[in-house]
Amino acid sequence: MSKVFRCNVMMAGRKRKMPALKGAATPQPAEVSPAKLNKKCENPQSAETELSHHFINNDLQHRLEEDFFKQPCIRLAKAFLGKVLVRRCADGTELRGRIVETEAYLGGEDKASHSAGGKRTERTTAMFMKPGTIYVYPIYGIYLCMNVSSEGEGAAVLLRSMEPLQGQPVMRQLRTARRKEGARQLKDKELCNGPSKLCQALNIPRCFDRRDLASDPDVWLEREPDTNPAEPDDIVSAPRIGIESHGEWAKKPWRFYLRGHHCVSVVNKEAERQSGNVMNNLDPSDVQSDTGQHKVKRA
DNA sequence: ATCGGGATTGCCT
DNA sequence: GGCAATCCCGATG
Repeated sequence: MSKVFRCNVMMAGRKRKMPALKGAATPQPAEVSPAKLNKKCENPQSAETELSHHFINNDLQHRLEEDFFKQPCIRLAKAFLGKVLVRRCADGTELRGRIVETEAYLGGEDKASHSAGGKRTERTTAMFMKPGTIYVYPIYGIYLCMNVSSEGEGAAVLLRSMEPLQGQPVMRQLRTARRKEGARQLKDKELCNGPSKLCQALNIPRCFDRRDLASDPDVWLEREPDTNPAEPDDIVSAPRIGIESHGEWAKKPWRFYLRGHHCVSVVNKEAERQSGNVMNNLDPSDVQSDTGQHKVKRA
């Protein structure tokens, strides 16, 4: 991890102004009921939608918009690293986390992708929608995973882990709700270090499926001010997790995480030894869209 | 109508 | 590190 990045990590969470709006100022995490938050989908047409738009337009100037998501899947998966995912709950509470781990699912040839072979079903529809569209799907009957569609037919990026930046007490409540009573308190780094944990901690419900991360009032992505994008040496590429049954495609090193970050869900030491090997990261769409010169870099 | 599998997690040994 | 929990979705008949 570069010095620049570490520095920014240290400054995380400072000077976050809460909106001076009715019901939104000084949220009281202890009073938030996870059950209530989870109960139902928030209505984008509600009055508070306008309030949050007001907030976004006047206080936040770092929201990432349409163009950010419009890049090839692997590039986007890496570009997500270091960006901040924000969730504005119904009561105005804002939860923030820095994304530290992602996976790319290309669709088409990528057999491990839900959209492999262009398979378009009710479930995978979001993967084929415009870049920036959120794809939320249930897994193992009990959990959810959140993806964001990228450029490329059926391609999407799975968000796997985050470093909690703001609203940790609420996140802890949301995460603790389903755990055994009397279990030890979760450490901060355990709040979002896994794709389904991330959804729980940020209160991402299934009905966020097909929403637009570039324009939704309740969830969005931010670039931290004065922060440089993660450099190649800061990014570890490793095989994706949980797809062993897909043979060949399970070996593609399309999981990306910030080297040395304590919130990464699974560290892969072997992959880290092959640090910064650009050959591992080639995206078919990247190859297609450039001259091929960088293919021999660091051979 | 039924069936099999799954981009995970938490608790247990 | 093993493994149960738990149910939606899509494929099949």
